[in-house]
Amino acid sequence: MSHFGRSGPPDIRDTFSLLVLNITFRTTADDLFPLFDKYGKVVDVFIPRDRRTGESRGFAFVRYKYPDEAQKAVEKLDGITVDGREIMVQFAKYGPNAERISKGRIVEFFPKSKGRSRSRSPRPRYRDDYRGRDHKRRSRSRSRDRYDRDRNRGRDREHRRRSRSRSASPDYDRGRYRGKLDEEPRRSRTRSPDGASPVRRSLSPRRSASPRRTPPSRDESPARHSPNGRDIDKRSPTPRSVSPDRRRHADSRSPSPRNLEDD
DNA sequence: GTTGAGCGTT
Repeated sequence: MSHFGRSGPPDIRDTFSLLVLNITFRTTADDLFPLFDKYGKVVDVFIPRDRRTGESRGFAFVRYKYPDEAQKAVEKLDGITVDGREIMVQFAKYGPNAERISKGRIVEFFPKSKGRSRSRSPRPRYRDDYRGRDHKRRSRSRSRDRYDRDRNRGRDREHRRRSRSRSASPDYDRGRYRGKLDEEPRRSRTRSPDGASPVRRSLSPRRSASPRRTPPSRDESPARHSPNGRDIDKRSPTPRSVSPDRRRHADSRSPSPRNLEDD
């Protein structure tokens, strides 16, 4: 395991958690430990893994004993390249149970009573505002998608992917699904969006339908033209030898240069 | 053999 022979999370009361992001999926806790241990006393290194595949999720948690050391590690290790990937080191924002964390330290108001003070706050897990601004909408991480989906499936199978969180659900995610669903039934009503009359290819018997009737010279594709000409020969098994049956297929799609010659 | 802007385990 990621732990040092211990099971379960060690005492995190006096530890400062760092979140290490963008690590490779092959990086293990053993790889990170020496790196971080150089800058301070590392209490634990944990890399969340997928329950099903056991693969790393791409980030790790490093717990330091002292905040100053953790801070130093953040400054020193943040941005370095590990295993060919630039990692990001920052203080953890949430605790193992979604506790609020400040500067890597769990700062939660523990009521006098020992009740379930852990009850997570109703506040959504929105990222910080600054992140939303700079957040580039690249491609969402597939790993997270997989994880999320499977998670939902395992827990609320009947619910499907209806509404995971009414307020925390991203707009684009929901919008996409809705848009698709809405479009589907609508299209099924009419066969084609243009109208009840689907456009027919044979409707335009005129060849002039093609706006560009001047095809490039047959000697086109100079780049492809090999000085030897053997390469082309190999690639093209003489289009003329194609059976007429095939020709018809091609004809319907695009006029063959031969057609023009025929003209 | 695979991915990537993401917050955690007995």
